[in-house]
Amino acid sequence: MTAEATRDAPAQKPLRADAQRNRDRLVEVAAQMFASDGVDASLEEIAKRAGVGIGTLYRHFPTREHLVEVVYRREVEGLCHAADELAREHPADVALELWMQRFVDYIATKRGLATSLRLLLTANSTLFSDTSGRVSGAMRGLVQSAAAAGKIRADIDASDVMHALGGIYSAPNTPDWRERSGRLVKLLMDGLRFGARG
Amino acid sequence: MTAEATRDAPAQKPLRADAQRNRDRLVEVAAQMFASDGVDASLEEIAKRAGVGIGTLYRHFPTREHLVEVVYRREVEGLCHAADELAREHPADVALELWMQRFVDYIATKRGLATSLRLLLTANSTLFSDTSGRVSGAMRGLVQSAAAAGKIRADIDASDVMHALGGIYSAPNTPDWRERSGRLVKLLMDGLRFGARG
DNA sequence: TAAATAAACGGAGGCACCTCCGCTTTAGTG
DNA sequence: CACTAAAGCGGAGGTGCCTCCGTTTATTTA
Repeated sequence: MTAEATRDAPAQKPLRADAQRNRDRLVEVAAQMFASDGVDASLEEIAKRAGVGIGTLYRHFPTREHLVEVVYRREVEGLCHAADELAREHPADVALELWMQRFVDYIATKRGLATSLRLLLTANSTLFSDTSGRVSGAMRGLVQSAAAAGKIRADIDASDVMHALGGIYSAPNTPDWRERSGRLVKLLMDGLRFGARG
Repeated sequence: MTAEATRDAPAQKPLRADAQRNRDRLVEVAAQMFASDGVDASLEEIAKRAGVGIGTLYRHFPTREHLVEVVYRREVEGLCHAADELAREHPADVALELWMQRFVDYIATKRGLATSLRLLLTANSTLFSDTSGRVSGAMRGLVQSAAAAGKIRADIDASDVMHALGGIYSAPNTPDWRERSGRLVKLLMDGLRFGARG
């Protein structure tokens, strides 16, 4: 509840303009660095690239985990937001497929972070239920619209699709993982479209 | 199987005499430091107190976790060994009580290490099953002897006792935790002795 | 016992973490 | 606009981590 922990103050006093600016930049840069270097990316490097001192980083995010959590929440937010946007700009089935591809990208990012993220999700179970709820909610919307529009078969629901996608998590960490996951999504879509009444 | 990972080579080539000596000292010192300062104790300090260079420590234990694991295994070993010893030197019910008190000490040590240890036990499930198996095995021996000798009631088995002790783990982390746990053990023993035929 | 060699040692050096506090900037007030 | 308190900034510095490699030592062989 009262999400928005990412951008504005959740319920606390609003940050000063410069502070907010710096904070946003830090999260932005951290997201990139975590994605490319893993969660062990150097915090000093993040601060430097964000154009702030290391002290500023630590004031906003007292521990690495705080920063990781905010970045993670922000990405989940983005993923859910993308669902709405795609739904607006594309036919329902295409939106679903595009979203699933994006979901794969998202998971790919997470793979490097596995251990640290697992720790976080264990230690902070709210984080887990929050985010997994939001993600599956977004997906449910897409599946239902596509089914309602007759673009995909109606005898299947979002949790089935989610389950199918779940395989991606557990797939081995081979170099061709990305391609395979992409193919899996296409395959899944074919299955979904087959027997649609539209 | 082929335990003894603590002292001698488990199955590999025997260490050179000096190496073995240093390794033993490191484990010894690390056990003390971990107990007093938590698992985040400085490795350089451990090396120093053991009278070796930091390089030596890292050669034997490439990561902090390796060292923690060895120390942990060693302590479990000690706990199980104590069971035999106590059984030899005391009447069965006294042995059981003393052992449980020692078990409390052992848990007390672990409290500081909670998070790190949880990580270890999650990541390395063999470690968990190994050690918890050994500990409950040791306790089972004590309970059975005491029951067979008629020193405690016979209508209860080791897993019941273990379960009762389990409460210690989950007890809140108050300052008087130690005393309370000690009392819990006594209470438990009274319950066990009550109705013994001896 | 002496020489040869494989194993082990140790600590300097480079990097990252994180705290602390004097300096700078903002937002509010008259 | 000028002033000020409060908020925010940043980076020096102390500490720990870990690698690398020249030196030392135990063991083997002759």
